Amino acid sequence: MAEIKPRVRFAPSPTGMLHVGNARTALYNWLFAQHNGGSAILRIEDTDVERSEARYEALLIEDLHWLGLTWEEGPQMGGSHGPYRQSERLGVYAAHTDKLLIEGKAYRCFCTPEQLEAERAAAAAAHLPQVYSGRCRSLSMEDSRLRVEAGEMYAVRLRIPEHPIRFHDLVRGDVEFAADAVSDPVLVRSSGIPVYNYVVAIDDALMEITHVIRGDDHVSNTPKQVAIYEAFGWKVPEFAHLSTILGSDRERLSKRHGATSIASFREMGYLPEALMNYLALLGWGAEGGTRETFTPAELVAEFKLERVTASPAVFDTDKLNWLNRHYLKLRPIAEVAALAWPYFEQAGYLGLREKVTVEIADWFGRLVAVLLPGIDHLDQLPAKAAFLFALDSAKTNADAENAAILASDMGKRVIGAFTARAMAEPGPITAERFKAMMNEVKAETGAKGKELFHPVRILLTGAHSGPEFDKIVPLMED
RNA sequence: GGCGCUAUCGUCUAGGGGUUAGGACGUGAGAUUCUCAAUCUUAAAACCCGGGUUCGAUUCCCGGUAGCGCUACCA
Repeated sequence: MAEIKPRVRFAPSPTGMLHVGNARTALYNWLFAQHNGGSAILRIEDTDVERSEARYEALLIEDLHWLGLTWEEGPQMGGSHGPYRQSERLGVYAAHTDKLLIEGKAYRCFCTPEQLEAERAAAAAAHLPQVYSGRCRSLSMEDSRLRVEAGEMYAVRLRIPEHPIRFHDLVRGDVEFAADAVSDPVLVRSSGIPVYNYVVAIDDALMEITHVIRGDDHVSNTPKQVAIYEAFGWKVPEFAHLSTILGSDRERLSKRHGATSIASFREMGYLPEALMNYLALLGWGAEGGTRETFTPAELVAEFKLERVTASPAVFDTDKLNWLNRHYLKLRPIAEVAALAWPYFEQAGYLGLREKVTVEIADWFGRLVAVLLPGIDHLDQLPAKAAFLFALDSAKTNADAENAAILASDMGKRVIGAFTARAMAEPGPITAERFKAMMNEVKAETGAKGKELFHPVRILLTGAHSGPEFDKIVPLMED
């Protein structure tokens, strides 16, 4: 028998920007599908009308594309199991609810929110699990019909089996929930809108999802979903629950922790392959455990769900930075320069890239190459190049260390000797000429090492540290 | 409160009944460079606690503790 090709789905809610947690879930889904020759589908979970916004859908898709993730079926390209927006599937859900009601697998619940709240409070006080009492469970079909006709509001609940519910989790093993820990869940609100746990199970089944890979905040929901599968007689899929990504304070990662959206990393000038590599490493380790850098193709080849860690991981920007530097070095400098240009444009240092001569483009490439080792991400580049575009002598002198070097006897002598030579011969200062000048200054003043270079460096760049002089000077001349 | 999940250097992880517990980021030191960065070398740094099983447990089992998640007619 031929192996069934796995089908996975990535199902974001369009309620905000794609953040690292969701992106990592999407990545693991994608890697799993790619590794196993299966397919990935994108489904938009927009049943929460209050919070969902259409614009976020486009943004989410843009970020996913930027990261390099692809899928076979989804809202824009369609597919054989559509539609792929839950808001367009309401009719499907209603039909399924009718079926459950007729078969007696679900029932109408007329309990009021006040009643339910009181029961929860009582259960908490008695140190008991907070579950639904099942008051409406045994209402006869006839009673139920009469009350509906009388205009009473009702929700639809699923009749949960009396036995414990267990399911298999690819990253956690077997998970079991005792029967009395899970009570009849609401499927459809009194407003007529179905709840998330219900539609997700219907969609996953109808879309023939074989592996549900998602965040571990859904572990507790899973027994309810399994019960829904069973009520319909559907095959329960494999589950894989991914641990939460935490901030450095071990709290769930959020805006408080700084940049968390994929878009913000893109804007800061991180490379997609660096982010993909980092996210992959956050909760997964390759066999052997000695490799850290993986191209997307290598990740696909190595990725196995069984090797995903069950424990939560703390997001570490330092390691992301290290990976980004790694991939920045790997990219051809012309590519990096092209990516870097907009940051200089924004800083007002350079004009539109389209209008630029070959010479300037070449010069810019060399500039980026010189500055690259000193940065973590591209948006830090203009500040490093500020000495070329906007040398601010007041700011330079304001720095106590700079001022001290400039004010020292030797500093003054070095600068005097240097400027005298620069003025004496107005022609361009090439790397060779600069070297010669420095040698003469050295001979005249007797300064050497830091003593010699620091004053000149401050004079020319406004800072006593920076990239190597022989690389900088030609750039300044050009 | 209930239920569930998790627990190896500061962080991400490898490993697994007997190991000098491995790698990476970060940190310290050294080399190199005019400086910083990069680079190279190097050092420090971990099996949550208590029981059990066993000749032997960091590894297996149980309990505790801690962290996280869920506990909604949110997703």
